[in-house]
Formats: sequence, C-alpha cells, structure tokens
Amino acid sequence: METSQQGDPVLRAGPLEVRLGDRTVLADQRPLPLTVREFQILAALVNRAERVVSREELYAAVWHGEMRDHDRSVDVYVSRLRSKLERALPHWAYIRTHIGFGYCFSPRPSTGEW
Amino acid sequence: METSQQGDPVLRAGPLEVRLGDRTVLADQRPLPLTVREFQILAALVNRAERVVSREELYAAVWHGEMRDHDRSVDVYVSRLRSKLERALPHWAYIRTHIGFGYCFSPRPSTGEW
DNA sequence: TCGCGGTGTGAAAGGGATGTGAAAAGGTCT
DNA sequence: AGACCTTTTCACATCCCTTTCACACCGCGA
Repeated sequence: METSQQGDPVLRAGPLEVRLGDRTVLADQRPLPLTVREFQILAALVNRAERVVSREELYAAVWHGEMRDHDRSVDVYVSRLRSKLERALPHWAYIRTHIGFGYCFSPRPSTGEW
Repeated sequence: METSQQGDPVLRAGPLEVRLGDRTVLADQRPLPLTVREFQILAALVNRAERVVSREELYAAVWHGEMRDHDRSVDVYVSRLRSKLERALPHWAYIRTHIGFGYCFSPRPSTGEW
C-alpha cells in the first residue's frame, strides 16, 4: 500500500483518501470527521479492500471479541459510515453488502441518477 | 490450484475468475454478484471441475444432508447460476448437464450464434 | 402417437437478512 | 450537575433469498 511522507499507510480511492496512520480521512481534500468506531470499521474494510469480509471478522477487528448472535453493531456502523461517505462524495459508492456474509470495500463511481 | 496474493484458491476459466477464499466471482474483471446458494453450488462444481458430479453429491456439499427423492433444489440453482453466468459472459458455457446423473463444470467457448 | 421419466425455469409464499431512525446508556469536560 | 458527543441497543420496515410448486419441453420406448 502507498505510504505518506511520514511512512503512514494511505489508501486513495477516487476522491477519498484514508490515512490509516494518523486516523484521518479526506474527501475531495477536505477532512471528513469520523468517530472512533466509524474510522475503525472503515480501516478494517480498507485493509481488506476488494475482499468480502464477514461480520464476524469485522467485529473481531474492531471490538476484539466474539460477536454475539444477532449483534447488529457492525451493520449500524456500516450504515453510518455509508451515510457520511455518501454525503461527502455523492457520486461514489464504497461499501458493498454481501448478503448472508458481510461487506466489501470496493470503490466505484456511483451509477445512480444524478 | 492457483492461489491469490492472500493465499486463497482461485480458479480462472476464460473470462471467469472464481475466488473461493474470499467468496468473490469476477466476470471480465467485474464482480458478479451471487447469492449464498448460488456461490455454494458454483464452488462445489469448481472444486470438482471436469468431473461429472451427481445431484446427490452436490446437494450434500451445499445443504449438508440427505437429498429427498424428487428434490429439485440443485436443478433450480444450477439454472439460476447458468442464467447469471450467461448474462455476464454470453459467449461461454460452463456447466454441462449429464442426463440421469448430474452436472459437470467444464468451461468452453460457446458455439451458439452471435 | 401416447405416456413417462428427466430437466429447465418462471412464479409465489414465507422467512430471514439488512438498513436505519431513535431511545437508552456511557464518557468527558467544565 | 449539566451539556454534549459517542456507543450500544432496540424496533420496525423493507428487501431479497430460499424453498417449493407447477408447467413446458425433450427424448425415448412401447
């Protein structure tokens, strides 16, 4: 993965820039404020870009524990993350749902109507 | 079998790429969305490529149980799988029917009219 | 030609999975 | 304590997946 001048890993995907090292996200060069959990979810997904990640794996990566049955935490934070990303970058989609398994970070220009 | 950077088993057959490890299928490099059952059927077939697989074996591989007489589940999902594959890759055929036995994953360019 | 077994596939019912707003609980600062 | 923000949990609506049924088609044998 690309790294910044300070050596921090950085991911660029369209107008989105995720600086894992300093816990910063830029959308069109503008800072996108995320809460701790939101950033952790995003980071976990970005670190596994283009791979389908199970809810259990995401949960373990963020909460460091066993996910209880029917726990919806992951879904809730993915929803909030999507919401912020979409408001900042309306013409891009980043997180895809894989029903029955989990999510996949897969940036693409949104095909929806403008 | 070939493996990806993450060490996941990958099968390439013409323009089709099946990543068994991360539950992803690419058609001409583009993600092909499959449901759980569809992917399981495909995975079971790919794992037995070029072999004729009985309905019973496919059923056991996906549903983990004894197939009831006259159960059509396998047929239905093979049909849906074919449908999605054909829509994504019109000039290729992947699943052959062996009447009275089952199916066989055997990729080949389609000979149909253009 | 008729009947029959085998297969392809559309359609519908039902249920599980997901998106998401909102309340409850917890933390931090002053 | 009070204000404010975040995390957690709950509840509900919606979506879409699975399952099952039914019908059509095909090839074959009587």
